[in-house]
Amino acid sequence: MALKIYNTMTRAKEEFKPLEPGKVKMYVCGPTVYDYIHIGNARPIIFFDVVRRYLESAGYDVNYVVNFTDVDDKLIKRAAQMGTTVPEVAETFIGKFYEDTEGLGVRKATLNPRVTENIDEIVAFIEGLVSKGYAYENGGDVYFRTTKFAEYGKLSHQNLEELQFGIRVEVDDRKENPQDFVLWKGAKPGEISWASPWGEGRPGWHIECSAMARKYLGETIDIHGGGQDLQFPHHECEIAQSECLTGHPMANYWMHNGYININNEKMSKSLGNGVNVNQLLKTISPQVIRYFMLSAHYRNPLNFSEEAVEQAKNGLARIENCIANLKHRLANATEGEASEEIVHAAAEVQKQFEQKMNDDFNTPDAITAVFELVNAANPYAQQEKVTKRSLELLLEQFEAMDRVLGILAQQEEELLDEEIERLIVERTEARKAKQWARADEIRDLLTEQGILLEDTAQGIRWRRK
RNA sequence: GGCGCCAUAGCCAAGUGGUAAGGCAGAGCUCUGCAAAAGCUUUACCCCCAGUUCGAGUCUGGGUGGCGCCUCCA
Repeated sequence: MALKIYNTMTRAKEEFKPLEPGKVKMYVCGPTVYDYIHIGNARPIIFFDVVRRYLESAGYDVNYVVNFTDVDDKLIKRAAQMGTTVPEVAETFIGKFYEDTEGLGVRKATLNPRVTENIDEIVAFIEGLVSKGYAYENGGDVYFRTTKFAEYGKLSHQNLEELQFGIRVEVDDRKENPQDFVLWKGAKPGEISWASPWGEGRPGWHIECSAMARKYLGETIDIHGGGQDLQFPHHECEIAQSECLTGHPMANYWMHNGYININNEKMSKSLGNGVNVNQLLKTISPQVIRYFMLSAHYRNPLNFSEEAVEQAKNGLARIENCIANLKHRLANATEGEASEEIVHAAAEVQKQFEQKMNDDFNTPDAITAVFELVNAANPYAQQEKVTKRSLELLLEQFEAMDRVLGILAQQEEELLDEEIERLIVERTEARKAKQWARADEIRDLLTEQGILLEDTAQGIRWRRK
């Protein structure tokens, strides 16, 4: 079954057809590295990580580029605040970005290019636009001449005449038209800057993505993604720049994820309700965060709250218990073939999983497929006789889905220290002797240490709480 | 003013026009020495009003209530 992707450009689900068979070129707008990433940043990071993983599991060779904006107003401001330089601020928060995203189980992109490493390409890009008449210099700034690009607004379906300019941001009078946007900003005294044909300065925001997407992926790419707020103006401007320069469509599929709210409110600095990933990871496991993120469709809004985290935690626990149970039963499983019902169930679940992921990456339904496997596995694991092969098949199926979702912790074979081991043995003895008080005492003792004991028909099982 | 999005059980969340998935929480039961885990059972007039249709959560129109973007916020 074919993969369908909702394309913001056409506002419809379209069958995915890569430019080159078997290969995907994907560009997602990365963070401006002036602070720790917050939970809102984490949504596209996690979601597009899943997109990338799914495409790879479907056999595609994915070239996945995520940029770092390592010079802009916010970095300049932050450097001044911290009494340091822009490159140092960038270096610090790029480090934090890697730390946090790794903590979230996000695989590194194929490439993370930085603006400051691509100034030559950016300058050349702007020069190309100037020479074609799509851009003009004024007072050390260079602007894109929006009126020259008739298709401006095609992504966000905005009409140039209808847009209200200057509502949020004051219009610079160096612009020919208020809708023009800056490609190159002349440096103010003391600001970090690079030489250019228009004097010392630095790139505008939009141009970097156009230049880097082109340099690293080509004039047309398969998928371009980001948060829905980037739709306008950022991606609109990227399209204008790139398509005016190259004459080719910038991307074939435009994907935008929805916002995260905090307790049903927009996350904003003025409300002071931002949630740092770095902080969050101290109390919540990466798997719970990923499960939470993927529990709603990526284009829908998602509300972050304590209750939501609690529900994610409990839901995930059901899956984890199931897997632990399967592993526990391996010890006394019999040889022989996998049972027919299990083979069938696993195949059905895999089919369901693919169907849902193929439907514009419907991760909530993909998670449902995981639960369907749980619902097949649990009763099986409690049968008197189980075959090793069946259990392995179930575990393999969980792993296959998790290679895409990344919601299950890598459970390493963990050894208990001798003291705990001894207590478990002692409790078993006590139970044999029907000394329930002593047995319960020991169980409570272990619980205090985070070891949960479960007596099953197939022996004692323990797990960490 | 323009362009859009959303509304499904206590909560979260899917849903190609054909009697409403899944998860969490709650209740009852089974298993268990007691628990835990697991299993079984149980919970929906799909925001409102019209319309199209044999049939509407799904399509159309109109409301109501949330929300986003409109030049550097994912």
